Amino acid sequence: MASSPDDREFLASYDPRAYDAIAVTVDIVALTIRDGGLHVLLIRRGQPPYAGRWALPGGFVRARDDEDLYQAAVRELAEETGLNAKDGDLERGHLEQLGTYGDPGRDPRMRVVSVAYLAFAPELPEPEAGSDAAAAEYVPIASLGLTGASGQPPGTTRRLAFDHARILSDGLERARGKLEYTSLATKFCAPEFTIPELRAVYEAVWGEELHAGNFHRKVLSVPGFVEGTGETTDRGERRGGPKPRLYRAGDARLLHPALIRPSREEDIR
Amino acid sequence: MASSPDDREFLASYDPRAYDAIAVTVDIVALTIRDGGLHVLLIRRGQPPYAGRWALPGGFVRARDDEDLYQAAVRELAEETGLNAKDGDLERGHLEQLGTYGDPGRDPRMRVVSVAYLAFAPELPEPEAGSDAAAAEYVPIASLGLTGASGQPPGTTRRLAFDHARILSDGLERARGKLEYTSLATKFCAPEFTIPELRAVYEAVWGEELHAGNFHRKVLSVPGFVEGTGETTDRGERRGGPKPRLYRAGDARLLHPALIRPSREEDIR
DNA sequence: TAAATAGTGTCTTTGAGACACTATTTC
DNA sequence: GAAATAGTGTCTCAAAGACACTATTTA
Repeated sequence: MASSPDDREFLASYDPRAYDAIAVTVDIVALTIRDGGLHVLLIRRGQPPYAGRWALPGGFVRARDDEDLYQAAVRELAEETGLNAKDGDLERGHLEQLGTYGDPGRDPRMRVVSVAYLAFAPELPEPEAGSDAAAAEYVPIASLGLTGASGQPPGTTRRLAFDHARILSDGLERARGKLEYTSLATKFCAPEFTIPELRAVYEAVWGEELHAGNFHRKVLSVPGFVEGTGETTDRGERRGGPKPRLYRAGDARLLHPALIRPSREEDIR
Repeated sequence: MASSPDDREFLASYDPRAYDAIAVTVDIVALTIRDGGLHVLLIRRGQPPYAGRWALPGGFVRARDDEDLYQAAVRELAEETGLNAKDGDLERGHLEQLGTYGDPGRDPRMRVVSVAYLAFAPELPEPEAGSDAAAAEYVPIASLGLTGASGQPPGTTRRLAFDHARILSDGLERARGKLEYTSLATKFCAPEFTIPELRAVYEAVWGEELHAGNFHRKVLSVPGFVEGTGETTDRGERRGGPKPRLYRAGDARLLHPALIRPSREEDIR
């Protein structure tokens, strides 16, 4: 039989809650840069299933509270990171929907459909463990031995719970692509940053070294990407060279022309 | 209080089905080209709410049948279009997840989270009305007066049910972008097609005229986009000029270099 | 014959990347 | 002083777009 929207007419007499009950959760892939490397916020599970494993932070969408999916994600993120939300929107950082994962069996206990969100956050204080006692940590992406990621001795791999490795992989790929044609890299930075710091973001997310000179000129050539403050700084672990200039994020959301990754394996189909 | 994944531990004693019941549906934005214009598959609602309005085809995800979200979308699409699925995958056309819409109040009757899918389909026979008697039609995008779409006399606008105008808008924007850097335009075509036919796809989706000569050379310059058959054809409503050559889709999934839309309003922030 | 179209040639401009170079800072 | 880095200059090559042109077809 067809299951068109007209099935919705059944609702008066037929309540899908009773027969097709599905729980809806929100999971967050929260990325940040620490010590020059890309990290993801994970919590360690204390209870089965997957006890002892790392998992993405997340939780149920509360239908009773009339919160929409984005608000649920903001709430989860704020609880775990201290990233503040004002009027339901993030003050710093970036949060966007990543995708929805609903394979039967992805949670062994019941049917769960999870809406994943992707967050970019500037360096933040160590995450709060929250009201529950679960350990939350920023974990280096490199230590997770994901497919396609640069090496990690096999065996040392920490496997994530549920299908969270897949979700994280999708989030990383999304992040890598977004840096190409949007100005979101600045969301990983402090309000004022230097071009070398911005380059470090690209290098961390893309996992590739970039040519400093060409990167510098290119960033300045994109209209609205960054705007100079006129100041210089000597902060950071500098190892020689002149004081770099400080910039703020400009008003461009899309980069034109875009910054293309040097190596795109996909090019070769 | 926090709602971390550890809330899941509550499941043994606390069943969210009872308190946070959310229905999960799949809605499809199925695009195709007819008469040189972009069309979307819509059904006309016979019952309130939104009786008489057009809506995207879709339906509940059947948790009992252990179908995943993609399979649910394939099933809905096949029921409405006759687009065949084999081993749970489409034989022709393209289907990908678009996004998930879960605002409270988007369906006046109950809390519904809808996972939207985006489909590209070659020209197909008139849609079956399915086992339910709802009218299903390919409707010209231009007749829907969406924001950002090229003009339509106001008042003639046909408003879609629920938040489907928003979903359709997002789908169109996704489609326009995907044509830039993927070879998915060929999914709108017959197995063998001409370069002018392919150009017509781009023009219909982007809503812009393209320079025939430059487009032609550019398509042939992208490795793996199309491969020649050696044949020519005189089918189609031709108004002069030599018989165009026939091509098949190549094995490239990503286009390099990409075909960039001439006018991107977003460039100007 | 006139008009429309398929397909190609060519020129200009823009941008990406390689490389070189100067100036400034740390060790 | 040596080494590292910020920032700029310059050269080459690829590619996008404008324009022109030929050849082939329909009306």
